[in-house]
Amino acid sequence: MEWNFEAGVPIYLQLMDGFRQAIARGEYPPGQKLPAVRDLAVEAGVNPNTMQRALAELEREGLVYSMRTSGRFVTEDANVLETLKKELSDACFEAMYEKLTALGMTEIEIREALDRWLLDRAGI
Amino acid sequence: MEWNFEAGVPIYLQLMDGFRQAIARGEYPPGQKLPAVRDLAVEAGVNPNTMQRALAELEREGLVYSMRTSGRFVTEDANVLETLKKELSDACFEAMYEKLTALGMTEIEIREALDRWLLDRAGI
Amino acid sequence: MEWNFEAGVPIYLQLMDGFRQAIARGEYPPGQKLPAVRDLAVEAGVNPNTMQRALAELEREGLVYSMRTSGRFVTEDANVLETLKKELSDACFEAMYEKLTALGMTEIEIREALDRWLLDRAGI
Amino acid sequence: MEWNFEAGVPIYLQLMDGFRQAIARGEYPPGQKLPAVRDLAVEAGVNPNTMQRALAELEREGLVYSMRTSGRFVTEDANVLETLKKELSDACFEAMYEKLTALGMTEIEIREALDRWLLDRAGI
DNA sequence: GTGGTCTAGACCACC
DNA sequence: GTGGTCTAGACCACA
Repeated sequence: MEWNFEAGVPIYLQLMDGFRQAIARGEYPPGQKLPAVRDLAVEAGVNPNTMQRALAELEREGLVYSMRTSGRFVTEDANVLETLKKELSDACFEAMYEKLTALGMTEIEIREALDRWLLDRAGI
Repeated sequence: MEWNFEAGVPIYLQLMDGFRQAIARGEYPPGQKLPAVRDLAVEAGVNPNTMQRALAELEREGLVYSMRTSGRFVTEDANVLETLKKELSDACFEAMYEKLTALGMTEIEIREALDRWLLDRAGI
Repeated sequence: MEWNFEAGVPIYLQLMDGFRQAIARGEYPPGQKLPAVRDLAVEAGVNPNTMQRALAELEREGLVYSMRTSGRFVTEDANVLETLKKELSDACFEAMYEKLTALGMTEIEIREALDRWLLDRAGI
Repeated sequence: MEWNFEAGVPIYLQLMDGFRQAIARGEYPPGQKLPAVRDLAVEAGVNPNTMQRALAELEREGLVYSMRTSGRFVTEDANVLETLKKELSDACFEAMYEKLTALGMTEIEIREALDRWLLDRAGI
């Protein structure tokens, strides 16, 4: 993973986002042990506290769990992972939708354009 | 229009993009006279030459045309405007698609998720 | 006729050229009486002497003739007029030919391109 | 190449024309590296920006391409070069044709005169 | 050293 | 006043 933070949004949120995508992508498979917080922190070039916070929040979300002495692991709960994927893709769709409405397109126009685009894509 | 440029990408390109969206959005309706280059430049906080370049390139694309002494106008060619909208929305779709594939989703999964999301949205 | 002299080449030559073309074009038909030298001079914005010289040279070429008391006339000699046309068109051809050879085309290439162009033109 | 610009027509256009002819003439063979923009600019006695613009527009036309750090090169696309030659010669023919029609010659007369001239030339 | 971009300020033609 | 062009000089990214 390569980190590349943008200004204006809290780093721990960006870290969480990165992990969410890595997990959804399967880069960190279910049950996989994560590196130590300190290692992750130096790799990302952030303060260990910041990394700790990101992971703690992810734990709150149920995406990772920690076994007191042996480290942190990606959840094996298929349900949670499914939900994660859904949330990420939905966010993507929302972003697209918002952009297009900001562009002046109505809902109907968007659906038509989307259908057209999917057909074109299938045609390619 | 409010301008705030991001570093790393040429300003004149960002200007062009802004105008493309404004025109697609209908903020500048077909046939509408644009403010003078110099005025647009001060409004955007850029050098008149930079604004001039952006508008000249938009003219090459057929989105605007200029009459030497009376100003610059948005094209009235419905065809061009239609193409513009299509290109902008397609770019949006492409971006979404790329993001989701980068997230590890296959084409089929994307379509399913998209259908689901559209249904949910209709349900709301 | 409108005069528009370019620097570097004697004005009386430019005047002669203008008359040659006007006569070839039929703007001054055969036998037509020309305006008085003085009038022509003021119209062209040149010194009467310069205009006089141009006309005298044209007379030497046989393109115009003067009847002592009644003025100057365009020749009625069909032969001379024919030659004039030929000379003008030939000059045009030479100019074209020279330009194209300067562009690196061989005689054969020029002929081929010319044939192609004539065909295209006929096709239009 | 020697530059001497005529007033009234934008320098960058004249520069473009010069390069077009030089390339068509083979003075800059396909794949040839062009001198640096700044060098070309001083050689032509124009501002680097003006030269840059000329070359950028030629790049848009596909006649040259630039590799960010290593320089600018003449295209190696034989098709483009062929088209260039055709366009230049056609422009030449058009100019000739227009001149002769302005001289009062009909299309048929022009063709006859042209044939005659070509025969004469072959006879020489 | 390369191409590319940007700014600042000037001039021109047109009406 | 409009768009368009040109100059002068600067900075950047890249390798």
